[in-house]
Amino acid sequence: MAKTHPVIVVIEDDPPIRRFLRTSLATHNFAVFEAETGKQGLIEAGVRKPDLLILDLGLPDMDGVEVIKSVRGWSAMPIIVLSARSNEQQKIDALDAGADDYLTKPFGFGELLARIRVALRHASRPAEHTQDEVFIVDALKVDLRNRVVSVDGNEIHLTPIQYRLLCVLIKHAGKVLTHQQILKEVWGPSYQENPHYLRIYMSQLRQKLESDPTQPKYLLTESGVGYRFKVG
Amino acid sequence: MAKTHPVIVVIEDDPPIRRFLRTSLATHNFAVFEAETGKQGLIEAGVRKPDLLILDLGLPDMDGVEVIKSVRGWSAMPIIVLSARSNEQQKIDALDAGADDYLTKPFGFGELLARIRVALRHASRPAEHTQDEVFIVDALKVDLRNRVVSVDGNEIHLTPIQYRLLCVLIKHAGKVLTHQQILKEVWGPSYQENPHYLRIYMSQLRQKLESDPTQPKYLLTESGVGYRFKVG
DNA sequence: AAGAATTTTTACGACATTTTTACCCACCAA
DNA sequence: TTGGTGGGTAAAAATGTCGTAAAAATTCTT
Repeated sequence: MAKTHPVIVVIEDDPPIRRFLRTSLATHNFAVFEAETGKQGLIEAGVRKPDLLILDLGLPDMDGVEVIKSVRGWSAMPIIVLSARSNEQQKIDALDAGADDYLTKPFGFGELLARIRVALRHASRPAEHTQDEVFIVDALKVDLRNRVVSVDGNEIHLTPIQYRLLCVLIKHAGKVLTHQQILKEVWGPSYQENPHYLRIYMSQLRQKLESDPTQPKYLLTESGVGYRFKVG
Repeated sequence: MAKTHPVIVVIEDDPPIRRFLRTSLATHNFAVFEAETGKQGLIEAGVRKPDLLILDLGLPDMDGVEVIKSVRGWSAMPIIVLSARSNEQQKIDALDAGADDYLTKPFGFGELLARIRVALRHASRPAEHTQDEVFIVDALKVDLRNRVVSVDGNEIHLTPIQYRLLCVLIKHAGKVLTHQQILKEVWGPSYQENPHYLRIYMSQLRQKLESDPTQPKYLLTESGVGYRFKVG
Protein backbone atom coordinates (compact mmCIF):
# COMPACT_ATOMS: atom_id res chain seq x y z
CA MET A 1 0.00 0.00 0.00
CA ALA A 2 1.28 3.46 -0.87
CA LYS A 3 2.44 5.79 1.85
CA THR A 4 -0.79 7.40 2.95
CA HIS A 5 -1.24 10.56 4.94
CA PRO A 6 -1.43 10.22 8.71
CA VAL A 7 -5.00 10.19 9.98
CA ILE A 8 -5.91 12.51 12.84
CA VAL A 9 -9.16 12.67 14.75
CA VAL A 10 -9.91 16.00 16.41
CA ILE A 11 -12.38 16.13 19.29
CA GLU A 12 -13.18 19.77 19.93
CA ASP A 13 -16.48 21.48 20.66
CA ASP A 14 -15.52 25.03 19.83
CA PRO A 15 -16.31 25.56 16.10
CA PRO A 16 -13.71 28.25 15.33
CA ILE A 17 -10.87 26.26 16.84
CA ARG A 18 -12.12 23.14 15.11
CA ARG A 19 -12.15 24.91 11.78
CA PHE A 20 -8.72 26.29 12.40
CA LEU A 21 -7.31 22.88 13.23
CA ARG A 22 -9.01 21.21 10.31
CA THR A 23 -7.69 23.59 7.69
CA SER A 24 -4.25 24.00 9.20
CA LEU A 25 -3.68 20.30 9.63
CA ALA A 26 -5.05 19.57 6.18
CA THR A 27 -2.53 21.90 4.58
CA HIS A 28 0.20 19.95 6.33
CA ASN A 29 -0.96 16.72 4.72
CA PHE A 30 -2.96 15.17 7.49
CA ALA A 31 -6.28 13.44 6.92
CA VAL A 32 -8.49 15.08 9.52
CA PHE A 33 -11.76 13.80 10.97
CA GLU A 34 -13.74 15.73 13.53
CA ALA A 35 -16.11 15.26 16.41
CA GLU A 36 -17.95 17.80 18.53
CA THR A 37 -18.63 15.71 21.59
CA GLY A 38 -16.90 13.02 23.62
CA LYS A 39 -19.28 10.29 22.56
CA GLN A 40 -18.98 11.18 18.90
CA GLY A 41 -15.25 11.35 19.33
CA LEU A 42 -15.03 7.85 20.77
CA ILE A 43 -17.01 6.48 17.87
CA GLU A 44 -14.91 8.39 15.38
CA ALA A 45 -11.71 7.15 16.99
CA GLY A 46 -12.99 3.59 16.91
CA VAL A 47 -14.03 3.76 13.28
CA ARG A 48 -11.16 5.76 11.80
CA LYS A 49 -8.39 4.15 13.80
CA PRO A 50 -6.35 7.32 13.52
CA ASP A 51 -2.61 7.65 13.89
CA LEU A 52 -3.22 10.40 16.41
CA LEU A 53 -5.98 11.81 18.55
CA ILE A 54 -6.25 15.49 19.43
CA LEU A 55 -8.60 16.09 22.31
CA ASP A 56 -9.99 19.21 23.92
CA LEU A 57 -10.56 18.58 27.61
CA GLY A 58 -13.47 20.98 27.93
CA LEU A 59 -16.22 19.00 26.24
CA PRO A 60 -19.90 19.56 26.87
CA ASP A 61 -21.06 15.96 27.28
CA MET A 62 -18.33 14.15 29.18
CA ASP A 63 -15.11 14.62 31.07
CA GLY A 64 -12.03 14.63 28.88
CA VAL A 65 -10.17 12.33 31.25
CA GLU A 66 -12.94 9.78 30.80
CA VAL A 67 -12.51 9.99 27.05
CA ILE A 68 -8.81 9.26 27.44
CA LYS A 69 -9.42 6.29 29.73
CA SER A 70 -12.03 4.91 27.38
CA VAL A 71 -9.70 5.07 24.39
CA ARG A 72 -6.89 3.51 26.40
CA GLY A 73 -9.17 0.60 27.08
CA TRP A 74 -8.54 -0.67 23.59
CA SER A 75 -5.87 1.37 21.90
CA ALA A 76 -2.41 2.81 22.49
CA MET A 77 -2.80 5.53 19.86
CA PRO A 78 -1.05 8.81 20.68
CA ILE A 79 -3.30 11.37 22.37
CA ILE A 80 -2.48 15.06 22.53
CA VAL A 81 -4.64 17.08 24.89
CA LEU A 82 -5.55 20.73 24.35
CA SER A 83 -6.98 22.74 27.18
CA ALA A 84 -7.87 26.29 28.03
CA ARG A 85 -7.17 25.71 31.69
CA SER A 86 -3.57 25.53 32.83
CA ASN A 87 -4.40 23.98 36.18
CA GLU A 88 -1.51 21.70 37.05
CA GLN A 89 -3.58 18.96 38.67
CA GLN A 90 -5.65 18.70 35.54
CA LYS A 91 -2.53 18.24 33.45
CA ILE A 92 -1.35 15.50 35.76
CA ASP A 93 -4.70 13.73 35.67
CA ALA A 94 -4.85 13.79 31.90
CA LEU A 95 -1.29 12.59 31.47
CA ASP A 96 -1.72 9.82 34.01
CA ALA A 97 -4.96 8.74 32.39
CA GLY A 98 -2.95 7.97 29.29
CA ALA A 99 -2.47 11.20 27.37
CA ASP A 100 0.90 11.60 25.71
CA ASP A 101 1.13 15.36 25.69
CA TYR A 102 -0.71 18.41 26.98
CA LEU A 103 -0.84 21.87 25.44
CA THR A 104 -2.34 24.89 27.10
CA LYS A 105 -4.22 27.37 24.95
CA PRO A 106 -3.19 29.61 23.44
CA PHE A 107 -0.45 27.58 21.78
CA GLY A 108 1.62 28.16 18.69
CA PHE A 109 0.61 26.03 15.74
CA GLY A 110 4.23 25.33 14.97
CA GLU A 111 4.66 23.86 18.42
CA LEU A 112 1.58 21.72 17.97
CA LEU A 113 2.98 20.41 14.70
CA ALA A 114 6.30 19.63 16.35
CA ARG A 115 4.55 17.77 19.15
CA ILE A 116 2.48 15.86 16.60
CA ARG A 117 5.69 14.80 14.91
CA VAL A 118 7.02 13.61 18.26
CA ALA A 119 3.87 11.60 18.91
CA LEU A 120 3.88 10.01 15.45
CA ARG A 121 7.56 9.24 15.83
CA HIS A 122 6.79 7.34 19.01
CA ALA A 123 3.97 5.39 17.48
CA SER A 124 5.80 4.33 14.35
CA ARG A 125 9.04 3.46 16.02
CA PRO A 126 8.87 0.75 18.62
CA ALA A 127 12.67 0.77 18.32
CA GLU A 128 13.07 -2.30 20.50
CA HIS A 129 11.08 -4.34 18.03
CA THR A 130 13.38 -3.64 15.15
CA GLN A 131 14.44 -7.24 15.00
CA ASP A 132 10.83 -8.46 15.02
CA GLU A 133 9.95 -6.31 12.06
CA VAL A 134 9.93 -9.41 9.90
CA PHE A 135 8.10 -12.42 11.19
CA ILE A 136 8.99 -15.76 9.62
CA VAL A 137 7.70 -19.26 10.32
CA ASP A 138 8.53 -21.93 7.78
CA ALA A 139 7.27 -20.69 4.44
CA LEU A 140 5.20 -17.87 5.86
CA LYS A 141 6.80 -14.45 5.98
CA VAL A 142 5.20 -11.28 7.33
CA ASP A 143 7.18 -8.10 6.73
CA LEU A 144 5.61 -5.68 9.19
CA ARG A 145 7.69 -2.72 8.11
CA ASN A 146 6.71 -2.92 4.47
CA ARG A 147 3.36 -4.57 5.08
CA VAL A 148 4.11 -7.46 2.78
CA VAL A 149 3.01 -11.03 3.38
CA SER A 150 4.34 -13.95 1.41
CA VAL A 151 4.14 -17.74 1.35
CA ASP A 152 6.96 -19.67 -0.30
CA GLY A 153 8.20 -16.37 -1.66
CA ASN A 154 4.93 -15.65 -3.43
CA GLU A 155 3.41 -12.40 -2.32
CA ILE A 156 -0.08 -12.69 -0.87
CA HIS A 157 -2.47 -9.79 -1.01
CA LEU A 158 -4.40 -9.18 2.19
CA THR A 159 -7.23 -6.72 2.73
CA PRO A 160 -6.78 -4.18 5.53
CA ILE A 161 -8.81 -6.18 8.03
CA GLN A 162 -7.18 -9.46 7.10
CA TYR A 163 -3.77 -7.88 7.61
CA ARG A 164 -4.66 -6.24 10.89
CA LEU A 165 -6.07 -9.53 12.16
CA LEU A 166 -2.92 -11.36 11.19
CA CYS A 167 -0.80 -8.71 12.90
CA VAL A 168 -2.73 -9.01 16.12
CA LEU A 169 -2.32 -12.77 16.09
CA ILE A 170 1.40 -12.79 15.42
CA LYS A 171 1.98 -9.96 17.87
CA HIS A 172 0.69 -12.32 20.53
CA ALA A 173 1.99 -15.45 18.86
CA GLY A 174 1.63 -18.52 21.01
CA LYS A 175 -1.02 -16.97 23.18
CA VAL A 176 -4.68 -17.79 23.06
CA LEU A 177 -6.62 -14.61 22.39
CA THR A 178 -10.30 -14.43 23.22
CA HIS A 179 -12.79 -13.34 20.60
CA GLN A 180 -13.31 -10.11 22.46
CA GLN A 181 -9.63 -9.27 22.67
CA ILE A 182 -9.22 -9.76 18.94
CA LEU A 183 -12.38 -7.90 18.00
CA LYS A 184 -11.36 -5.01 20.20
CA GLU A 185 -7.93 -4.74 18.63
CA VAL A 186 -9.01 -5.21 15.05
CA TRP A 187 -12.44 -3.63 14.78
CA GLY A 188 -12.43 -1.30 17.78
CA PRO A 189 -14.42 -1.29 20.98
CA SER A 190 -17.89 -1.02 19.50
CA TYR A 191 -17.77 -4.36 17.68
CA GLN A 192 -17.20 -6.61 20.65
CA GLU A 193 -20.40 -8.57 20.13
CA ASN A 194 -19.73 -10.08 16.76
CA PRO A 195 -17.57 -13.19 16.89
CA HIS A 196 -18.98 -14.02 13.50
CA TYR A 197 -16.72 -11.57 11.66
CA LEU A 198 -13.82 -13.34 13.22
CA ARG A 199 -14.74 -16.72 11.82
CA ILE A 200 -15.16 -15.28 8.37
CA TYR A 201 -11.85 -13.48 8.33
CA MET A 202 -10.05 -16.31 10.02
CA SER A 203 -11.33 -18.57 7.30
CA GLN A 204 -10.13 -16.15 4.65
CA LEU A 205 -6.69 -15.96 6.23
CA ARG A 206 -6.45 -19.73 6.31
CA GLN A 207 -7.39 -19.98 2.66
CA LYS A 208 -4.63 -17.56 1.83
CA LEU A 209 -1.89 -18.64 4.21
CA GLU A 210 -2.33 -22.28 5.15
CA SER A 211 -1.31 -25.08 2.82
CA ASP A 212 -4.28 -27.11 4.03
CA PRO A 213 -6.93 -24.67 5.27
CA THR A 214 -9.03 -27.50 6.69
CA GLN A 215 -6.18 -28.49 8.99
CA PRO A 216 -4.40 -25.31 9.89
CA LYS A 217 -0.83 -25.43 11.19
CA TYR A 218 -0.70 -21.86 12.49
CA LEU A 219 -4.12 -20.29 12.75
CA LEU A 220 -5.64 -22.50 15.41
CA THR A 221 -9.13 -22.45 16.84
CA GLU A 222 -9.67 -22.76 20.55
CA SER A 223 -13.30 -23.68 20.53
CA GLY A 224 -15.36 -21.70 22.97
CA VAL A 225 -12.43 -19.43 23.76
CA GLY A 226 -10.81 -17.78 20.78
CA TYR A 227 -7.86 -18.25 18.46
CA ARG A 228 -4.12 -18.41 18.60
CA PHE A 229 -1.15 -18.35 16.29
CA LYS A 230 0.88 -21.43 16.95
CA VAL A 231 4.64 -21.19 17.09
CA GLY A 232 7.22 -23.87 17.74
CA MET B 1 13.35 -9.95 40.00
CA ALA B 2 13.61 -6.91 42.23
CA LYS B 3 11.89 -3.82 40.98
CA THR B 4 14.78 -1.47 40.41
CA HIS B 5 14.46 2.29 40.44
CA PRO B 6 14.42 4.09 37.12
CA VAL B 7 17.69 5.86 36.37
CA ILE B 8 17.60 9.52 35.36
CA VAL B 9 20.47 11.69 34.16
CA VAL B 10 20.00 15.43 34.70
CA ILE B 11 22.04 17.86 32.60
CA GLU B 12 21.65 21.30 34.16
CA ASP B 13 24.18 24.04 34.77
CA ASP B 14 22.28 26.07 37.36
CA PRO B 15 23.23 24.65 40.80
CA PRO B 16 20.02 25.53 42.71
CA ILE B 17 17.79 23.94 40.08
CA ARG B 18 20.08 20.94 39.90
CA ARG B 19 19.89 20.50 43.63
CA PHE B 20 16.15 20.86 43.59
CA LEU B 21 15.77 18.22 40.87
CA ARG B 22 18.18 15.85 42.54
CA THR B 23 16.45 15.85 45.90
CA SER B 24 12.91 15.94 44.57
CA LEU B 25 13.45 13.13 42.11
CA ALA B 26 15.32 11.09 44.71
CA THR B 27 12.37 11.26 47.09
CA HIS B 28 10.20 9.88 44.29
CA ASN B 29 12.43 6.84 43.98
CA PHE B 30 14.49 7.73 40.99
CA ALA B 31 18.22 7.10 40.82
CA VAL B 32 19.59 10.48 39.79
CA PHE B 33 22.94 11.28 38.17
CA GLU B 34 23.99 14.80 37.29
CA ALA B 35 26.09 16.76 34.86
CA GLU B 36 26.87 20.46 34.67
CA THR B 37 27.84 20.74 31.05
CA GLY B 38 26.83 19.26 27.72
CA LYS B 39 30.04 17.30 27.30
CA GLN B 40 29.85 15.89 30.80
CA GLY B 41 26.21 15.11 30.21
CA LEU B 42 26.91 13.12 27.08
CA ILE B 43 29.50 11.07 28.90
CA GLU B 44 27.16 10.55 31.85
CA ALA B 45 24.35 9.46 29.55
CA GLY B 46 26.65 7.06 27.77
CA VAL B 47 27.97 5.53 30.96
CA ARG B 48 24.78 5.35 32.99
CA LYS B 49 22.46 4.32 30.15
CA PRO B 50 19.56 5.98 31.99
CA ASP B 51 15.88 5.31 31.50
CA LEU B 52 15.37 9.02 30.98
CA LEU B 53 17.37 12.14 30.25
CA ILE B 54 16.41 15.58 31.59
CA LEU B 55 18.20 18.34 29.73
CA ASP B 56 18.40 22.07 30.25
CA LEU B 57 18.77 23.80 26.92
CA GLY B 58 20.75 26.74 28.25
CA LEU B 59 24.13 25.14 28.76
CA PRO B 60 27.39 27.06 28.85
CA ASP B 61 29.52 24.85 26.64
CA MET B 62 27.29 23.65 23.82
CA ASP B 63 23.89 24.09 22.28
CA GLY B 64 21.21 21.91 23.80
CA VAL B 65 19.93 20.85 20.39
CA GLU B 66 23.36 19.49 19.62
CA VAL B 67 23.27 17.45 22.79
CA ILE B 68 19.95 15.96 21.71
CA LYS B 69 21.20 15.09 18.24
CA SER B 70 24.31 13.55 19.68
CA VAL B 71 22.35 11.31 22.04
CA ARG B 72 19.97 10.33 19.27
CA GLY B 73 22.94 9.16 17.31
CA TRP B 74 23.16 6.10 19.48
CA SER B 75 20.11 5.90 21.74
CA ALA B 76 16.35 6.24 21.70
CA MET B 77 16.11 7.03 25.41
CA PRO B 78 13.37 9.48 26.38
CA ILE B 79 14.58 13.09 26.59
CA ILE B 80 12.69 15.81 28.43
CA VAL B 81 13.88 19.32 27.79
CA LEU B 82 13.69 22.14 30.34
CA SER B 83 14.18 25.71 29.24
CA ALA B 84 13.88 29.20 30.57
CA ARG B 85 13.09 30.55 27.15
CA SER B 86 9.60 30.01 25.79
CA ASN B 87 10.55 30.88 22.24
CA GLU B 88 8.40 28.71 19.99
CA GLN B 89 11.02 28.10 17.32
CA GLN B 90 13.37 26.80 19.94
CA LYS B 91 10.77 24.33 21.14
CA ILE B 92 10.22 23.13 17.60
CA ASP B 93 13.93 22.72 17.00
CA ALA B 94 14.43 20.74 20.17
CA LEU B 95 11.45 18.47 19.53
CA ASP B 96 12.44 17.88 15.93
CA ALA B 97 15.98 17.13 16.98
CA GLY B 98 14.61 14.19 18.94
CA ALA B 99 13.38 15.48 22.29
CA ASP B 100 10.22 13.85 23.57
CA ASP B 101 8.87 16.70 25.66
CA TYR B 102 9.58 20.33 26.45
CA LEU B 103 8.80 22.21 29.64
CA THR B 104 9.16 25.95 30.08
CA LYS B 105 10.40 27.26 33.40
CA PRO B 106 8.88 27.83 35.79
CA PHE B 107 7.08 24.51 35.78
CA GLY B 108 5.20 22.61 38.46
CA PHE B 109 7.09 19.66 39.82
CA GLY B 110 3.92 17.57 39.73
CA GLU B 111 3.65 18.19 36.02
CA LEU B 112 7.26 17.21 35.50
CA LEU B 113 6.64 13.96 37.34
CA ALA B 114 3.58 13.26 35.24
CA ARG B 115 5.53 13.88 32.05
CA ILE B 116 8.31 11.64 33.31
CA ARG B 117 5.73 8.90 33.81
CA VAL B 118 4.51 9.42 30.26
CA ALA B 119 8.04 9.14 28.92
CA LEU B 120 8.82 6.01 30.90
CA ARG B 121 5.52 4.51 29.82
CA HIS B 122 6.54 4.99 26.22
CA ALA B 123 9.91 3.43 26.73
CA SER B 124 8.59 0.31 28.40
CA ARG B 125 5.69 -0.62 26.17
CA PRO B 126 6.46 -4.30 25.99
CA ALA B 127 6.36 -4.47 29.78
CA GLU B 128 2.82 -5.75 29.72
CA HIS B 129 4.14 -9.27 29.82
CA THR B 130 5.46 -9.03 33.33
CA GLN B 131 2.97 -11.40 34.83
CA ASP B 132 4.21 -14.77 33.64
CA GLU B 133 2.49 -17.47 35.51
CA VAL B 134 3.67 -20.85 34.35
CA PHE B 135 3.12 -23.88 36.53
CA ILE B 136 5.50 -26.75 35.97
CA VAL B 137 5.49 -30.10 37.73
CA ASP B 138 7.72 -32.73 36.20
CA ALA B 139 6.60 -33.14 32.61
CA LEU B 140 3.36 -31.23 33.05
CA LYS B 141 3.41 -27.56 32.08
CA VAL B 142 0.48 -25.17 32.41
CA ASP B 143 1.08 -21.79 30.82
CA LEU B 144 -1.67 -19.64 32.31
CA ARG B 145 -0.75 -16.52 30.40
CA ASN B 146 -0.96 -18.20 27.02
CA ARG B 147 -3.54 -20.78 28.03
CA VAL B 148 -1.45 -23.63 26.73
CA VAL B 149 -1.00 -27.00 28.45
CA SER B 150 1.67 -29.50 27.55
CA VAL B 151 3.02 -32.84 28.72
CA ASP B 152 6.58 -33.76 27.79
CA GLY B 153 6.57 -30.78 25.44
CA ASN B 154 3.56 -32.07 23.54
CA GLU B 155 0.67 -29.68 23.50
CA ILE B 156 -2.54 -31.01 24.99
CA HIS B 157 -5.83 -29.59 23.88
CA LEU B 158 -8.28 -28.95 26.69
CA THR B 159 -11.90 -27.90 26.36
CA PRO B 160 -12.99 -24.77 28.24
CA ILE B 161 -14.36 -26.69 31.20
CA GLN B 162 -11.42 -29.03 31.38
CA TYR B 163 -9.07 -26.08 31.39
CA ARG B 164 -11.01 -24.16 33.98
CA LEU B 165 -11.12 -27.21 36.21
CA LEU B 166 -7.38 -27.72 35.92
CA CYS B 167 -6.80 -24.05 36.74
CA VAL B 168 -8.88 -24.26 39.87
CA LEU B 169 -6.98 -27.30 41.01
CA ILE B 170 -3.51 -25.90 40.46
CA LYS B 171 -4.48 -22.55 41.90
CA HIS B 172 -5.11 -24.36 45.14
CA ALA B 173 -2.41 -26.94 44.55
CA GLY B 174 -1.76 -29.13 47.56
CA LYS B 175 -5.06 -28.32 49.21
CA VAL B 176 -8.07 -30.57 49.26
CA LEU B 177 -11.04 -28.98 47.54
CA THR B 178 -14.56 -30.19 48.20
CA HIS B 179 -16.89 -31.05 45.35
CA GLN B 180 -18.93 -27.99 46.10
CA GLN B 181 -15.99 -25.62 46.05
CA ILE B 182 -14.86 -26.90 42.69
CA LEU B 183 -18.33 -26.94 41.16
CA LYS B 184 -18.88 -23.39 42.30
CA GLU B 185 -15.65 -22.13 40.78
CA VAL B 186 -15.93 -24.00 37.52
CA TRP B 187 -19.63 -24.11 36.71
CA GLY B 188 -20.90 -21.27 38.80
CA PRO B 189 -23.02 -21.13 41.92
CA SER B 190 -26.11 -22.77 40.43
CA TYR B 191 -24.56 -26.16 39.67
CA GLN B 192 -23.58 -27.17 43.16
CA GLU B 193 -25.72 -30.32 43.16
CA ASN B 194 -23.96 -32.36 40.55
CA PRO B 195 -20.78 -34.06 41.73
CA HIS B 196 -21.16 -36.35 38.77
CA TYR B 197 -19.89 -33.76 36.29
CA LEU B 198 -16.78 -33.58 38.34
CA ARG B 199 -16.01 -37.27 38.06
CA ILE B 200 -16.52 -37.16 34.32
CA TYR B 201 -14.23 -34.20 33.75
CA MET B 202 -11.69 -35.38 36.27
CA SER B 203 -11.51 -38.63 34.38
CA GLN B 204 -11.01 -36.76 31.12
CA LEU B 205 -8.22 -34.70 32.62
CA ARG B 206 -6.48 -37.81 33.89
CA GLN B 207 -6.68 -39.43 30.48
CA LYS B 208 -5.06 -36.40 28.95
CA LEU B 209 -2.50 -35.46 31.58
CA GLU B 210 -1.54 -38.53 33.59
CA SER B 211 0.85 -41.12 32.24
CA ASP B 212 -1.19 -43.81 34.01
CA PRO B 213 -4.75 -42.53 34.42
CA THR B 214 -5.72 -45.45 36.65
CA GLN B 215 -3.06 -44.44 39.17
CA PRO B 216 -2.89 -40.68 39.06
CA LYS B 217 0.21 -38.85 40.34
CA TYR B 218 -1.31 -35.38 40.45
CA LEU B 219 -5.08 -35.46 40.19
CA LEU B 220 -5.88 -37.27 43.40
CA THR B 221 -9.24 -38.33 44.78
CA GLU B 222 -10.02 -37.64 48.40
CA SER B 223 -12.79 -40.12 48.90
CA GLY B 224 -15.93 -38.66 50.39
CA VAL B 225 -14.50 -35.16 50.31
CA GLY B 226 -13.28 -33.97 46.94
CA TYR B 227 -10.07 -33.73 44.95
CA ARG B 228 -6.66 -32.23 45.19
CA PHE B 229 -3.69 -31.50 43.00
CA LYS B 230 -0.62 -33.08 44.51
CA VAL B 231 2.64 -31.19 44.51
CA GLY B 232 6.07 -32.21 45.79
C1' DA C 1 -20.83 8.51 -11.52
C1' DA C 2 -19.28 3.72 -12.78
C1' DG C 3 -16.60 -0.08 -11.48
C1' DA C 4 -13.62 -2.57 -8.33
C1' DA C 5 -12.39 -3.94 -3.87
C1' DT C 6 -13.75 -4.61 0.64
C1' DT C 7 -16.75 -5.15 4.48
C1' DT C 8 -21.06 -6.72 6.36
C1' DT C 9 -25.12 -9.57 6.21
C1' DT C 10 -27.33 -13.89 5.52
C1' DA C 11 -27.72 -18.86 5.30
C1' DC C 12 -26.62 -23.58 6.32
C1' DG C 13 -23.86 -27.81 6.96
C1' DA C 14 -20.11 -29.62 9.88
C1' DC C 15 -17.96 -29.98 14.06
C1' DA C 16 -16.92 -29.74 19.18
C1' DT C 17 -18.39 -29.52 23.71
C1' DT C 18 -21.54 -30.20 27.29
C1' DT C 19 -25.07 -32.79 29.26
C1' DT C 20 -27.64 -36.84 29.79
C1' DT C 21 -27.93 -41.71 30.27
C1' DA C 22 -26.12 -46.13 31.09
C1' DC C 23 -23.14 -49.64 32.94
C1' DC C 24 -18.78 -50.89 35.36
C1' DC C 25 -15.99 -51.69 39.65
C1' DA C 26 -14.64 -51.81 44.67
C1' DC C 27 -15.86 -51.58 49.21
C1' DC C 28 -18.73 -52.23 53.37
C1' DA C 29 -22.76 -53.59 56.18
C1' DA C 30 -26.77 -56.17 57.00
C1' DT D 1 -25.43 -63.20 49.41
C1' DT D 2 -27.74 -58.72 48.53
C1' DG D 3 -28.13 -53.96 48.37
C1' DG D 4 -26.23 -49.43 49.05
C1' DT D 5 -22.57 -45.93 48.55
C1' DG D 6 -18.87 -43.52 46.28
C1' DG D 7 -16.31 -43.46 42.41
C1' DG D 8 -14.75 -44.27 37.20
C1' DT D 9 -15.48 -44.88 32.12
C1' DA D 10 -17.85 -45.01 27.86
C1' DA D 11 -21.10 -44.13 24.96
C1' DA D 12 -25.57 -41.51 23.07
C1' DA D 13 -28.42 -36.97 22.77
C1' DA D 14 -28.68 -32.08 23.03
C1' DT D 15 -26.69 -27.88 22.66
C1' DG D 16 -23.69 -24.55 21.21
C1' DT D 17 -19.85 -23.12 18.32
C1' DC D 18 -17.27 -22.98 13.75
C1' DG D 19 -16.33 -22.78 8.78
C1' DT D 20 -17.57 -21.65 4.18
C1' DA D 21 -19.91 -19.78 0.36
C1' DA D 22 -22.34 -16.32 -1.65
C1' DA D 23 -25.34 -12.24 -1.83
C1' DA D 24 -26.00 -7.39 -0.30
C1' DA D 25 -24.22 -3.08 1.18
C1' DT D 26 -20.61 -0.16 1.72
C1' DT D 27 -16.35 2.15 0.75
C1' DC D 28 -12.59 3.35 -2.24
C1' DT D 29 -10.79 4.57 -7.05
C1' DT D 30 -10.90 6.45 -11.23
